[in-house]
Amino acid sequence: MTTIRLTNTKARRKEVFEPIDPTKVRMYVCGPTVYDRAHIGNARPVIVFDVLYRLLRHVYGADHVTYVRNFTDVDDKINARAAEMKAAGDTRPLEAIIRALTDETIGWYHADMDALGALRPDREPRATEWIGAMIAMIEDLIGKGHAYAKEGHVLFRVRSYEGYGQLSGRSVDDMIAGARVEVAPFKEDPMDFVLWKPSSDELPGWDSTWGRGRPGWHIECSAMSRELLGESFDIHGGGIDLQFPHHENEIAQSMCAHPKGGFAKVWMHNEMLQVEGKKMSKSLGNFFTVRDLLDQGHPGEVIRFVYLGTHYAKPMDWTEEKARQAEATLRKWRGLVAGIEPAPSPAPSVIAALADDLNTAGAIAELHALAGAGDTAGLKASAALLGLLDETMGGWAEVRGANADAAALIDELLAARANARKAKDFARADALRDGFAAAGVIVKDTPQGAEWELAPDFDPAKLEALR
RNA sequence: GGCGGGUUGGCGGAGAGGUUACGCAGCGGAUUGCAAAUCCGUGAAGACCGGUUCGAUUCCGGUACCCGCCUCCA
Repeated sequence: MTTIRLTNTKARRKEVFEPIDPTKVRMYVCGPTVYDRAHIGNARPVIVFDVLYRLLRHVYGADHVTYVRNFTDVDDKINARAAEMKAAGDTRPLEAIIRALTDETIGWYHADMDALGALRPDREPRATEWIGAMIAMIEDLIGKGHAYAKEGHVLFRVRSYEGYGQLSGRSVDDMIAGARVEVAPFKEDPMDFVLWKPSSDELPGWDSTWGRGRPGWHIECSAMSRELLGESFDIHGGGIDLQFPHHENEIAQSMCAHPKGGFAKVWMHNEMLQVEGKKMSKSLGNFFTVRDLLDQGHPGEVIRFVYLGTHYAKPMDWTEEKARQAEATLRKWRGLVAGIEPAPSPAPSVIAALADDLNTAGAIAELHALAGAGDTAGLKASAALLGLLDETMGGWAEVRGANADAAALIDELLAARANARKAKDFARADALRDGFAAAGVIVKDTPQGAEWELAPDFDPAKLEALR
């Protein structure tokens, strides 16, 4: 069996991956808060962990891997966005607006991530559907002395968990020292974080022994991973920005609620994304959603290829130049594998690269080697492990067919050009050549004669003008 | 201030203590009436300063610069 090595953020080193149960490999990745379109930074963990999911399925069998990614659909930002909509004239009750907003956003998320070639996780729990489990977990934590209720809030007693700070490498005292920590009056300690908070009448809320309220962000992932994957599972992933406080808090909650479970065995964090060398931000004007890039004409497969060109643990830069190169490479490869039956399994070199801490850039180099060696069947099978060159994603690279009239005209003009060349009327021949290019007809001269295909900007009127 | 990541050839970007990364661009050649496409070949690197070593871009330390987190922004 393939040996997979992964960098475990918690251990701060690369480790051999040994699933708790090889017949039931379990992975949890933090999903989006659904109040707006996913931006291109949100897409990075989706693509990274999609490749890991594919690799795990390849190594352990598709039926032996469970991938869970949540939707956070109860959150202050969602409430704020819904309030904006109401202020802008939406007459529905706030809860109805919120439901419509989160439903629509989830639909967008699915469409956008599908376009990037990401497989849907096995389970995509919505936080609002697991409130009961969250309340039960909070009650359990209170019962064990790790949490306390005060003024309608429930807070986690950070000092009660001695391992707090281990994942992110911080001590509680350091954190307090440097810190702009909100010291709410109901907190015993400044570091304590919210498990449950009160909700106003018009905002979404659930009844509990602490009054009507809603869960804090961190408890969602602890409760849902417990319900769907158990008290211990193999991999927990997410962006490095979530390492603290979100993942640290998840660990504290889960380890205190289920001391024997161990929670996630391996923690993986992807580094962040920049745009043209700068942090993506609305003020710099370099803020893009995935949908923006798709609408600009960047095919999802091209976006995916750009992301896979940089190792997940390194900062990645999105640039137009990279997109251009990725598109050219994929177009070339798609030409090579068109109509080819993929090999029964991916090339060992590609598997080896991915098994070495998800070295996607190395895997792409191996794909180049396969393409160079003419192993198109191997290329196709291996690219599939990266979610590339899939039949269903290739629409963008397909050459547009010409209708019969246009095809006949192109053939006629090509014949005219051949005659002009034969007659050494190079002015006429070159005029036709330039005309084809301007009309969006790509002509390739081969020893067997001229071949042609249509570019995306094919213009029949310009072609007609060449007569 | 605390914690963490990064710095590789013109550009992007990997691995490995000693032997070609790879891709794009460039250059040379084949092919072509000239091109395009294609094919063949090729130069070019390791932020800076020390240390360990027979030998370091690869290990260790320091410096500079960049980035992230410490604020429920992936």
